[in-house]
Order: sequence, then structure tokens, then C-alpha cells
Amino acid sequence: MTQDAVVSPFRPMRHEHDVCIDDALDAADALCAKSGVRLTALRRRVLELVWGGHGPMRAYDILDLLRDERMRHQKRGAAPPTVYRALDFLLANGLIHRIESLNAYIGCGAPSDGHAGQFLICGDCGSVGELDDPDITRLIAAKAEAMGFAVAHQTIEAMGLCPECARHGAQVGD
Amino acid sequence: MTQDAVVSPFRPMRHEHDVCIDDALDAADALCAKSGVRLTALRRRVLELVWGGHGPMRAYDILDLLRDERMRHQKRGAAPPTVYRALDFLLANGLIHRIESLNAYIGCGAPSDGHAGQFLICGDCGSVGELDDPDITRLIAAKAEAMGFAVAHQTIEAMGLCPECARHGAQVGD
DNA sequence: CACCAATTTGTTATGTTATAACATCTTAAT
DNA sequence: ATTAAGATGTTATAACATAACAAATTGGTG
Repeated sequence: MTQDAVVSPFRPMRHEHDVCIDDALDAADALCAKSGVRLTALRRRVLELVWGGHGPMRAYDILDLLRDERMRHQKRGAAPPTVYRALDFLLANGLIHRIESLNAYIGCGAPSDGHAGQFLICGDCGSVGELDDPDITRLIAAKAEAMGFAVAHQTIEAMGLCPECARHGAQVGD
Repeated sequence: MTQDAVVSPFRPMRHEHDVCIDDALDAADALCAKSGVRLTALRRRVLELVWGGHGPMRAYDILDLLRDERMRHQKRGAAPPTVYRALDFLLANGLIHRIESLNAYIGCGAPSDGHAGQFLICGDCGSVGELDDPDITRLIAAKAEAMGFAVAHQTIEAMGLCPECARHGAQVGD
């Protein structure tokens, strides 16, 4: 009997990232069309910048990139609300996730539903893997429900070491 | 056969909170003595202030309280590092938890080990219940491990409605 | 006790993250 | 072309957190 390969949720640092961004943008176009919301040029560009970082992106990182490219095109710069509003839109429509423990944002690997995702954050290299495990979601909802608590949104983040960093003996926080 | 009562993790808003704070401080004294660290007057006072809030306390809330009482005693005020350093100490020694999604701190209901806890945050009244469910901890560690990820610390926070608020039909975010 | 080294706290300044409030522009429908 | 809703620009400020160095406190030692 053959062994099923486990698909890693970690994105290798070197891969055809352009393609993966394009796919994400296509998916976003489709999803927004379906739900009747407007993925404007600005929002689409911010989504692209989030994906463009090879890992979680902070709001001001995105702001800096946006400023740079606007400056180069003779336009004015950009201010924080511009970025935060775009991020809020993308969050509301499930196109990105916010990593609370990093104050950072990351492209959603499986947009479509209102899922929250579970994040594995490498404390050495900073890469983030996204799980979307229904067992975890259900167990937490069930345990909360047993206390009379009705869960609306889950924030699940695990800090630790990704396979690669664990292999060469790194420590969290290095 | 009698039904076991489920102990709610939510602290009722009105109870003999002084007693519960005293217990927490006693436990903190004991724990610090055992591990050979110094629960100084400042750190102890900050812990007391964290518990004194009936729910999660933000760093600047604590700072304001500290400033007020110092002003009244003719001493100088207090600056952010004073509070953040005390909070860091209390976090490191498991006496409080940080709620990432609220940027807030809350007294640990079961100090002693290096547990992380799981938090049920009411989006209506703001109360927070702490679970420390080993099933959840183990399931997440196991799922992560299956991906080759070694978990060092878990952040588990659920936003929703506490029993009381759910009963009277409140909505998250009201 | 007097000294020292380590730890803790004070203090100033600044860095980082996020939002309020209101003006202007764009879009889509009529 | 008009208009109302939605999106973006702009200015200012709020909220959260840390770096760097000075001063005070503490506990151990001769």
C-alpha cells in the first residue's frame, strides 16, 4: 500500500511565486464577482503586495511599498488609512488573514468561505503555514459550547519551528 | 444519578473579588518563592491591578492607575516601561496571560505551569473565560506535528457570546 | 559594616500600529 | 447629465510598545 504524501502548508521560500500570486488574484476576482463586492485596483494591488511578501506582511511594510511605487509614478504618496481600509476589505471578504501575534497579514490560501484558519508560525525563519483543520475548529467550538459559550470566530496561532528549521536545530526566537 | 455542575470559566461581574485577588496574590507569592524569582512591590502591585480590573486590562489602563496612586502619594508618576516590564515579568512567570486579539492582559486563573490557556472572549460584555483544556492543546500539537511543525506556544482565542449575553440575544460587536 | 555586582526601577525619547473625521473623487444606476 | 452610494485622499491623533541609559535597590561577600 502506498503512503499518501503529506502536503506541507509551508510555502517554500523559492518557488514560482509569481504564478501563485496570479492564482490568488484570479481567485479573488472570481470570489468578489460572485459575492458582488468590488475588488478595486487599490484593493487588488494591496492583495498583490500581501502575497508578494514571502510571508506575513505588516501594514506599514505594505504602506511603504505603495508609497514607493506611487512616488515613482509621479502621484502623491499614501497614508495609513489607505492601506488599513484595503486590508479591512480583504479581511472581511476572506482574502487575507490577520496574524494577531505578529500584527501582520497573510494571503489566504483557500479563500471562499468565512473560515478562520489555523497558523503555524516559525519562530526562527518567520514562515507561516496555514492549516484549516475542521477537527480543531469543531473541538474548540464543542468545548466552548459545553461552557455555554457560542463561538463566532476563532484565533488559532502556534509558535514553534517549521520542519526545515527544526531539522537544523534552530530555536524559537533566534 | 446526579448531574455534575459545569463550573463556568466566566467570572461573574459581582462577586467577592477582593478575596479572589488575595488568593491570586498569595498564589503568586508562593510560586515566585518556589522558583526563586522576586515578586517585588511593583510587580505585585501591577498583578493586583490586573486582577482588579473585572476583565482584561490594557497596559495603559494599568499605567493610568499606577500614575494616579503615585501622584496621590506625592511620588512621581510612572512611564510605560515601568508597566511593560512588570507585565513581561508576570507573563514570563505564568501569572498573567496576554490576549493577543485585545492587546490586553488578564490574571491567570491557574498559575503554576507554563500553560498557555484558551480564551473565550465575549464580544458583547467583554468578559473573558479561561479554559485550559488538554484535549485542545494536544489536538493542535498533534496536527502541527503531522506537518512536521514543533509547537512551542499556542495562542487560542475564541470571540463569541458568553452564556449570559447569548441568553439575552446580544450580538458580537454590540 | 562597607563594598561590589547584579537586578530592578526611573526617565527620556522614539518607534510601531491603528483610527477618527472630514474632503474629494469615482462609479453605477437612472 | 444627475445623483446617491461607495471608495479614496488627507490631516491629525490615538493606542500600543521598546531602546537606551541613569539611578536606586538588593543580596552576597570580605
